[in-house]
Amino acid sequence: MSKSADQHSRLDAALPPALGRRERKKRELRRKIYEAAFELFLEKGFEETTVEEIAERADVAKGTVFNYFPRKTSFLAAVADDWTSRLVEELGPVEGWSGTTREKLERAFLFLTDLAVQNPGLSRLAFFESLRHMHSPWNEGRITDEEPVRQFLAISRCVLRQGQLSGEIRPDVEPEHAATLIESAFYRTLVHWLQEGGSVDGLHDEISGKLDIIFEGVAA
Amino acid sequence: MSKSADQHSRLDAALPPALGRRERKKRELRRKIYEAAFELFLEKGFEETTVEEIAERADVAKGTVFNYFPRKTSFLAAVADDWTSRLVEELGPVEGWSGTTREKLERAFLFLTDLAVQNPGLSRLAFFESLRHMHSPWNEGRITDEEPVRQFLAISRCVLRQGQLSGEIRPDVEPEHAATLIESAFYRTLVHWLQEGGSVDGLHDEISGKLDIIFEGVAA
DNA sequence: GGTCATAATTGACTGCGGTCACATTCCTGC
DNA sequence: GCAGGAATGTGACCGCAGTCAATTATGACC
Repeated sequence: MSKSADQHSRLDAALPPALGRRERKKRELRRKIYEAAFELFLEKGFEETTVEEIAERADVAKGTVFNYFPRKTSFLAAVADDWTSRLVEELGPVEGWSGTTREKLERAFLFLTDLAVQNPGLSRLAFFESLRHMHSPWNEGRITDEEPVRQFLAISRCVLRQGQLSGEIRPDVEPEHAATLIESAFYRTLVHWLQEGGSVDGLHDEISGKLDIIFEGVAA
Repeated sequence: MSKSADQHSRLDAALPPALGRRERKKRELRRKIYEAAFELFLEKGFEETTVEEIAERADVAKGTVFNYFPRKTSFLAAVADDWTSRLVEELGPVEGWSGTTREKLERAFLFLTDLAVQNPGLSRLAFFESLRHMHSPWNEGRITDEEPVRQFLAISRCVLRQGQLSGEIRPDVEPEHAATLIESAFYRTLVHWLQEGGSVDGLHDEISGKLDIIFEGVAA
């Protein structure tokens, strides 16, 4: 998809790619549509918002919306994507994090749950949908820029690998298994909390309890 | 089909409810629609099958289909439900299972993965949908009989409680956390396998590896 | 500046999921 | 066996997600 459009005159070729007008406009428009969509979702709910309305508010035709978000649910997948991106932006690249393995994982979890807690309604939608679409082939479409990647899984994986190198994690543990285990536990807990409600402390406790199990095991 | 005349008089009314003709027909029709639907899903896929076609094959009107399955996706939720029911039917009530906690869990997992392996395409659909609808309020509709319950979660919970009583599981472990942890790990693994494909052995290994982690922990 | 290929936009159109007001069937009590 | 009420069946109808052929903007190249 990314046809690396940095065909600018070779005079300043060495400098940052400095996206051409076309690419820039594409991104701006994408953002405009995205924002229009979520304004509406928050105002009247996801199901109740029609793509027509999104198009109208973003001042484009309906077809254009589908150029950028090939399914209505693509908007929701984009949220989860946003969050994991924000996590990396605000906390920096995982490789640089300090502390024990456990601390690093907890840091990531806390960051994400805070985002969820700040906007439970939207999070519920987004996480529910993302859970469903995550591995599904539905998201391929016309334009779609960067593939929504499961950055959080990547984070767990990376943290665990580091932990294994530093000797905190047993060497015979398959880091991939542990990473997906943690990830699925986190999603499940968060989704359940978003669905059923409950105190924020309860959410933190549950996540913490599950990390305990993953670190220490349940066997007597 | 077999309307064996048991429209008994009220003389033996105290005995088992012995559903009247109406109730019996309701169940028969529900089954007929269900079967028509899955014949079609298997022939041409879920998305490609229209409710109109299901109605046609079951020889009822479209509206009737929606009486029994208020959403098209209700069919899929029904599958997952079937499976957990079959598990209980074929392996008996969990309370009676013998073996270690670990063995019991593995037995349940194997049973379910076998069902999934037998029909990966349908399983993928069904599990995705069940994942989505599980806690959702969408399934209430006109007629809908028994609520789809997360029997598998119930099984994990029960097995773990037993294990705690028998001393196999540490007493300070919150069984609810462990149960949902196991359940989410299982679903995630199965869904991922259904999506990405791979060998059946690989699937078993991954589940087994995750159980190892849950039992023994990852900490050095 | 002009030409041309390609990327992006548009909105009329389609097909299908889901609803609903009405028809039909079944059960109950007399 | 017959009224009448409740449960169930029916299909015309509707709204919306998603498509696509036609149209317009963009930038590469001369």
